[in-house]
Amino acid sequence: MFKIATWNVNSLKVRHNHVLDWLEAEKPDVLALQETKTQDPNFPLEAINDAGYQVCFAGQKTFNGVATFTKKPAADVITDLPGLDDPQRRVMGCRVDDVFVLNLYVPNGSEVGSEKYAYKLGWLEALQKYVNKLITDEKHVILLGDFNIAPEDRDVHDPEKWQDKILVSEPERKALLDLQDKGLVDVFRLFEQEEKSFSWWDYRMMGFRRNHGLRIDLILASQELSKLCSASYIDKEPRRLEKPSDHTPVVAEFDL
DNA sequence: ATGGTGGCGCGGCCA
Repeated sequence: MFKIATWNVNSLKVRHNHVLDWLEAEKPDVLALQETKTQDPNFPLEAINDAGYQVCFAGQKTFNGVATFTKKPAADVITDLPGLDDPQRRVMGCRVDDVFVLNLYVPNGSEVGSEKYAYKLGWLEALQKYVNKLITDEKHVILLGDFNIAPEDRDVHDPEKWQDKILVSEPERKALLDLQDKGLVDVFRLFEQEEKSFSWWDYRMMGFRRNHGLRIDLILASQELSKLCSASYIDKEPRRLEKPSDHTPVVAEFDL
């Protein structure tokens, strides 16, 4: 079994113990983190190694930052989308056995029509080009991370209120659909799920307690690999802890 | 109601 998970931790420094506890309890083969907000010299490498994991990381001060924990060694690490000159650390790609794992922190976009929104759409275009190449070159591909896009209305607690807003707007959803058209499968939807299953809840207005959330953390698997997916679920437990991240882990298991 | 909460880092941005 190959178990892989994604989690936007919103500061690895603050969530350090949550992450180590979760690793010990769940023992994934791969864990992809986003928003580590940790500069590389400060990365808690030793504690993660002691937990039995190797780790690739690309961080920056204050914002963004991604890290991929693996039980087995990772090869062919990339930290940028080809053709996109971007100082923001949002990409960590590596190969684990014959699966290429692309850990992504897709830009939030701030507001539809803003400069950050344009940056998000441009970023997704560069991603699309790169995924074309990956799909051709690699045996198996997994894209996972904080996509900052809720794929469908059932992934939104209040679709009417969110209509045409950031994380939900048609151009964003179209960009995600274009990725899926390349044969990438949102594996969470291969299985029966509770209605109103979300992976992120705003800290404000008791978002979690009222289940006012969105499903924006996704695991997309290439066609052949998706057929080997045996389970996918959202683990809400870490969101119940004290001082939680606003996101919770999303998991997928494969018969590999 | 254009708020609310949390992280970073110490004023204001970002989510």
